[in-house]
Amino acid sequence: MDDIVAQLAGRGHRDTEPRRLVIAAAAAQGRPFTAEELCAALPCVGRATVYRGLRMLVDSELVCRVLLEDGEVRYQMSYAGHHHHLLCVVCGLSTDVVDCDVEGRLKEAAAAVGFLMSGHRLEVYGRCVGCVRG
Amino acid sequence: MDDIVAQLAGRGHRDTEPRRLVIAAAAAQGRPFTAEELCAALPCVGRATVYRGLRMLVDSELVCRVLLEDGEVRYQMSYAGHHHHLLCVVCGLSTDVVDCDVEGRLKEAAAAVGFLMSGHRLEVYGRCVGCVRG
DNA sequence: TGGTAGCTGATACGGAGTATCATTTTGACT
DNA sequence: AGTCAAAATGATACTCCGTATCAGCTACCA
Repeated sequence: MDDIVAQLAGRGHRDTEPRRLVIAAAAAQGRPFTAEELCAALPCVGRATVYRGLRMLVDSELVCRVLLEDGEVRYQMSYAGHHHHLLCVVCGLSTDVVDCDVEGRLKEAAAAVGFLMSGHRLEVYGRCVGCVRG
Repeated sequence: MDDIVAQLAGRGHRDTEPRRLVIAAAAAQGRPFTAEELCAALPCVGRATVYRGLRMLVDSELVCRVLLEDGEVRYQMSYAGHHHHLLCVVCGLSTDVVDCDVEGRLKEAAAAVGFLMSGHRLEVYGRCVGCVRG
């Protein structure tokens, strides 16, 4: 937590009570959450403040947007860098996948048609260990 | 066009004037478009009708949702089946990539952590041939 | 201990898409 | 052709997610 606050301070963001509450609530979520869920979890923090805090965390790559199969957007505390998500369609759990070995393949495939790839977004859907067993 | 109408008829959708206008307008777009752009292009068709027609086309996999790098959602007439997009961040052009050779790799990588993959979504961003040349 | 830049939260606003519903149209069946 | 139920239309109102506004408050540095 203090790490995060320090990191935000490095970007000129102040250490405030409501902001810490937002960060703590985001970190407390076990799976991808919506902004409104965060608001509900923090009735004593203004909605605008929750959204601002969330945006700040996204901008700082401490939280990332997770895209569900139906297009719904959720958020999750995540690895700060390029990664993908294994999203369980049963329980909603998200697991980060840090080593992205599709990068090279994609670049090649894109280059083959003259496309200069600069980035990509990948979400993987399926069933997590627990839900496959259960 | 008649193909599309016939395909929709197979799903119990009728052949109407406004619907044909929506389909024609969608097909006329050279690059991913927003629903509102379609509405603007069809001032004599009701907004609700445009949205309904668009949704119908998406459900029938004749149009697919394209996700821009900043999260914006656009639509495009597209290959009806699994495919990905090469999205040019300069001119906005989208090119379908039909042969998805990452499928196998992803499945393997997911299985390695006990995740049973059922689907995935991939968007590739960069510069198209024309925009690389400048 | 100021001063100021940044923050807060209530509220209003904006864009994207959907629900409602009275009216109209379609297409299948006489 | 004529009938009719099911489907479609379009004006409007609504929901949802997120952002802008702005007066008052607060953290942080000199």
